[in-house]
Amino acid sequence: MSQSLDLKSAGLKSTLPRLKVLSLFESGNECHLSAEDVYKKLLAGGEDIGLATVYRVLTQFEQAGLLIRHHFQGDKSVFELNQGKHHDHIVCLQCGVVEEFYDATIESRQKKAAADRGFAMHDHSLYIYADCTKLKCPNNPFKKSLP
Amino acid sequence: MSQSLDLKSAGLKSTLPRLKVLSLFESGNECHLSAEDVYKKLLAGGEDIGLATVYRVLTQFEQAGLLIRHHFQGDKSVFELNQGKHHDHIVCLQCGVVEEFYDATIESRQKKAAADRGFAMHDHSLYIYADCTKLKCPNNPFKKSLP
DNA sequence: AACAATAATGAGAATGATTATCATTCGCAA
DNA sequence: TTGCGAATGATAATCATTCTCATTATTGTT
Repeated sequence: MSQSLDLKSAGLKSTLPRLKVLSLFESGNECHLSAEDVYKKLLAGGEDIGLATVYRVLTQFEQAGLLIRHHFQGDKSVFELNQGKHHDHIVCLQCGVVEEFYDATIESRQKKAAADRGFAMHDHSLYIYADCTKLKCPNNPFKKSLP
Repeated sequence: MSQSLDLKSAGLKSTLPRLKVLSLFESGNECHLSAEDVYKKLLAGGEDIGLATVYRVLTQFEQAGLLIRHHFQGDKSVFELNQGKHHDHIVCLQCGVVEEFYDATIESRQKKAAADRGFAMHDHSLYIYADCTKLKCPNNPFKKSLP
C-alpha cells in the first residue's frame, strides 16, 4: 500500500491507472520513459490503459513532484522518477543511452550567473550530447536504430 | 550583396526567400525567433513567403551553421544567428525575455564530466529558467500574455 | 540575352506528439 | 451501499512540423 500513500500525499486519488504507471517507474531500472514507452510497456505487461490517461497521469505526476520531465532531443518528453537528488544528463547521440551526473561547481556557478544578471533562478536544464564511444551502446535497451 | 556571399559560402543558392530570412536575423536586435515568428514578421513587413519555406530555410541555415536552434520550453524551436561565440541562456518564466551568458568554468567542467564517464562531448544545452524580478519584463517585445 | 537542367518555392495534405471532449465508470465519504 | 464528483478511455481536435507535387526561379552554358 505504499504507493497509494504516495498518491494520497500528492493529493491524487488512488486509481488503478495511476498505480500502474507509478509501479512501472518505481520497479524499473529503465528510468527515462516517454508517454509512448509507458503505454506500450503497460500493454505488453498485460495491463489495460488508455494512451490519453497515460499522458494525463504523467502530467499530474510531474505537477505533484513525483516525476521529472525532460526534453532530451526536443521532439518528445521523457519522464523519470523524482528521487530528490538533482542531477544533469549525458545523452549518447549514437545509441541514446542516458547517464546522470552531478557537479556542485556547475550548480553554484549557474545560480551565480543568474543572480549576477538580476535573475532569481527557479530551475535549469543541462543536457550534454555526446558519443559513448561504443562502450555502452550494446547494453542499452532503448538503442536507437540509426538511419 | 554580402548576404548572397554568405549563402554561397554556405553552399546554398541565393534565393529571395533565403535572403529575406537571413536579413531578418541579421538586421534585428530581436535574436530568438520561432518559425512562426519569422513567418509573421516577414508577412507583416510586406514580404511574401510560405510557411513551409520558412521551416525549410531555417533547417538549412541550421545545418549550414548560419543559425543555432534552441528548445527553450520544449514545445517549439527558436533560432538565433550564429555569431561564433558560444553562450548559454537565461529565460525569464514570467515574460520570456532571454539573456545570454558564458561561464568558462561551467564549460570546462561539462567537458570533464563527460570525459570522466567515457563520453566524448559533441554538444550541450544549458538553459536557466528564472524570474527577471520584473526588471526586464516591460521592455520585452515578446512578452508573454500570462494566463 | 535566351536556354535548359536542376533546385527551390508554396499551397495544402499528412504526420507525430499531445490535449480536449464527453459519455461511461470508478473511488471514496456518508 | 449509495451517490456524487472525479477519473477513465475512445476518439476527435490541435499544434508544430514535414511531405507532396505542380509551378517557378536560379545558374551555368550557349
